[in-house]
Amino acid sequence: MFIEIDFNSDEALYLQLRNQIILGIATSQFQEGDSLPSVRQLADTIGINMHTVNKAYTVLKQEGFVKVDRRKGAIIAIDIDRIRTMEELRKDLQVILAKSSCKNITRDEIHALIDEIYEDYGGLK
Amino acid sequence: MFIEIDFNSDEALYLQLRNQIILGIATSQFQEGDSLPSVRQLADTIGINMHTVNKAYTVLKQEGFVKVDRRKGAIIAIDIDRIRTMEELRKDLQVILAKSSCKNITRDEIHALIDEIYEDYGGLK
DNA sequence: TAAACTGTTATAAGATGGCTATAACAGACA
DNA sequence: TGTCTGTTATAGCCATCTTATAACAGTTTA
Repeated sequence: MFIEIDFNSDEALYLQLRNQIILGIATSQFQEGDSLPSVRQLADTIGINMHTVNKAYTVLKQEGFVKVDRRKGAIIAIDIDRIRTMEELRKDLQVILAKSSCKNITRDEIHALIDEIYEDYGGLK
Repeated sequence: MFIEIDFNSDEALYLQLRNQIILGIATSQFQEGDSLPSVRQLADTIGINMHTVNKAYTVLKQEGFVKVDRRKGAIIAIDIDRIRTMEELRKDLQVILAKSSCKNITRDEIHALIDEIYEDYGGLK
């Protein structure tokens, strides 16, 4: 499992961790039913506090990416809430597209970039 | 000028303000050379502190959306730093696409949603 | 010239969030 | 029993967000 944390980034540690795990799930590095490392173990590996990892797991649970089992720890379990996902997606994209449009990035370039990302991460479903 | 601030949102006020102004630029509500309201005036209109508006303007300046003139206040002036913009765009999209992919949103649906947003905001260049 | 407006800067204070540290608890398992 | 889970509580430190008050220098207008 490859987790890379940038301690110089202004993005919160627990959010970096969350994003990397989501990327891991999307690229099938983690699959439905797989366990994530225990909070203590992962914290030790990365070199951060246990509670920071715990916070990332809690967020992933709230967002429907994992379920937590007292026996097996955090387990990948996707909860597909399609409506909520689409609403969030729409809001996120609005800001991004507005920013891009201001900077003269065209609609076609956006489409192309998306295809590029899908090809880079061949694992994306 | 329509600025809507959600005081219950967990997004910082100055970021909400920044996003709405960027959306305004993208939809040609503001055009190159137009002035934004003065920090004091806009703060008064919205009902927030002057410094919060000032912070939004400062961020917009750093990100290359406005320039500040002591005489005319904040003026829309897009600085097109194509490389930097594309790098940021790529990072933002990676996270969004990974999240969507986990939730079974397909590549085609992403493309369709983008076109939808472009049509909703007819003004997008 | 004087008044009213710009952005800018400084300082302070309160609230919230991020991160760490230490500690303890209940349940699962060998 | 000892060791591993997640969970909870408390505390402290630091950075960020927001507000408040105040002042300064330059610009515009009456």
